[in-house]
Amino acid sequence: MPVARPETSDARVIAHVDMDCFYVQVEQRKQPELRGLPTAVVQYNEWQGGALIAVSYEARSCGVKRSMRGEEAKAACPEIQLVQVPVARGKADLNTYRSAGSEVVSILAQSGKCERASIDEVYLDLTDAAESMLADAPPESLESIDEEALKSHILGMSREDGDDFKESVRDWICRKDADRRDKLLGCGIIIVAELRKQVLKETEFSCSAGIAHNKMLAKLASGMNKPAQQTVVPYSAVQELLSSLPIKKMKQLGGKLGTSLQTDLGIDTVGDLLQFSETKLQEHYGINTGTWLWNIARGISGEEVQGRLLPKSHGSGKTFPGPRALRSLSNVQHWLNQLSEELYERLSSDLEQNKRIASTLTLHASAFISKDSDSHKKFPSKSCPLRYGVTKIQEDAFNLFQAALREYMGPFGTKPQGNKKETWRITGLSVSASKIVDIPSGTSSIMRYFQGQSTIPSSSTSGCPQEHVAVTPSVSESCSEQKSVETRASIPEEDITITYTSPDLDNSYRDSDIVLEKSLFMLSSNCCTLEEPTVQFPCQDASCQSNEAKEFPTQSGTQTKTIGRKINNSKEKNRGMPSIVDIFKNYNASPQARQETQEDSTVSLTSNRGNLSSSTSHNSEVNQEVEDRRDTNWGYKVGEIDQSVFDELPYEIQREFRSFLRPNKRPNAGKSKSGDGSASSSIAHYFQPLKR
DNA sequence: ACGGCTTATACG
DNA sequence: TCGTATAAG
Repeated sequence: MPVARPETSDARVIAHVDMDCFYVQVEQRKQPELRGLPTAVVQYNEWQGGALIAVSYEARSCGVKRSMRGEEAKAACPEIQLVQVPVARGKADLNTYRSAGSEVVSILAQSGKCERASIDEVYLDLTDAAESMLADAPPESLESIDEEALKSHILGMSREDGDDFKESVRDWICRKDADRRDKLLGCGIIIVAELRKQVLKETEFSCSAGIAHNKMLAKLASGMNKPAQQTVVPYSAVQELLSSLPIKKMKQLGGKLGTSLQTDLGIDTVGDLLQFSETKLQEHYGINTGTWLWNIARGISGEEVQGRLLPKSHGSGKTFPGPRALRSLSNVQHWLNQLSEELYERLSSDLEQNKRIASTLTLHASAFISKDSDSHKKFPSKSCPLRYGVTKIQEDAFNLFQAALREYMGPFGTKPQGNKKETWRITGLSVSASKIVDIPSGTSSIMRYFQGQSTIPSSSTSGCPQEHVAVTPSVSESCSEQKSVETRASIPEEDITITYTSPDLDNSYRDSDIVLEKSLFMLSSNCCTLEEPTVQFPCQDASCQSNEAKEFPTQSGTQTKTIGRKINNSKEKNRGMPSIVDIFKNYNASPQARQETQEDSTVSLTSNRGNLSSSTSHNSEVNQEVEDRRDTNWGYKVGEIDQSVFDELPYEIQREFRSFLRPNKRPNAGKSKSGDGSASSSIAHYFQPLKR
């Protein structure tokens, strides 16, 4: 549900940039002969020509619509060119579009705070840039105004044809006696026109944009004149724009809330909404949504541009409609393996390119129960700490699935071939990774090394992180994981790992030291083909132990131990052991927050990872001789940390941590700013608060 | 039984 | 915190 935010500054300059039929443009850039032709991007060509997910404007004028099937599109527009979405691992692969989107973001991020709103949309806060421009080189001082800027649509301005309107636009932009807000928007027009030209030049993609005083209005405007045009909403035009606007056109009101407004309150346009008092709206929709509604009716929206260039989560999913629904555990496992592979590949790139690690793995599925009964019950989602490594993710995802399945089935058994006719069917699966945190900059030597050669020029004024674009390829050193005793035989032993070798800091243009070792990438696909499930996988979740102990015997020796005081518990589900990423987060937090956390939850880090994942518990003897400084800075007692928490980290990071915890093998601790090639030399940087 | 597939956000 | 619901493109 939407929520109201106080308006921070009434004269912000906000732009929303929206790529025109983006996937089509990506394909047309790849195949220039398609340019100018009616084109659509389609996925899964087998059933009725596949479903359209992007349609060029030429095709739209033939009456082709998104949400047509390929065959309908052919009927409507016989000469339409249908391009298929790439497929990998048996599912649609959107990576080419994602990286094309990143190209755009890295250009748009140069002029101000930038928020990646989706794969093909960004918001920009251009307030600072516009203010500087107004101070240093206001439009009226310019000898000529950009042609692209002159093509802008300015709401509220009459737009007679001819070249007259460009004169009107020029006058509007340069008007000396204009409101300050209008002047700022005038600067915004010029800046955005420039940015759009730059995007076109550097990526060959066209886009449209809206320029206004807040995100809501900018978004509204960007869609008003497409493709390849920009639209401005001066303050004075807001009321007229909104008064007749159908309520469902507003962002957030396209769904049930909008419908409720219409049917329950008789509101059809944003103008109608003005009649309702704030308290009235709050009575119907709650305090937050009520206030939000009251505000947007007046064009007020304080939502800030987030300054985030990268996604906050990664997911990989697939649906199995109707007859294709999955009906065996082994088939589910097969698909989870495919999805997990893709997810891991993307996590690896994220680590390489952006130095981020994800800490939570979540499984979603949708299901029904054959032969009716409760057919439409929701399949529960489950999550667990994310451990890096393909097979780890595959294994954890499958365990999560089984735990969820047991919960879903409840009274029915989970046995697919029980006597009952009531058995499950899986119609959708997805795995996702979230809670992604930056590895603090300047921490590990390897990261520092990369920063030396791959950061992009930063012209950013605000504290918004820049995206690291390209990273050089690398030298390999293979590494196979030591598997836990409990690991089942049917799981391949090898993982894709990121391996580490000592970087040579002197040669900044040398090949780097990280490589994705895809040694037995393919192996995992035949590990679980169409066969019967040979083994019922054990599950370590507490909840498993209740019902199906026979079918899913509990692992022995993996009981949860928590010896710390004050765990915020109630549930014996146990969170005794903080994830290693919690420790990162602690260091990303303010010193104060860190302090509190420390007091609140001093816990012992014992073996066992908590929930569903399977890992060995090695109660290694830990080093008690660590320096005070490390103890106090960390917020956790170093001596009590079980080494197995590091299992969830990428290997090169584990290695740094381990050497940090073994001072004897750390000849040159701490201060050595210039890398000496030793992995441990820079680990102390982990423990310095992140500067904003 | 579906348009697929992703991502984000708010709520309890 | 986790899991669910809603929304968007």
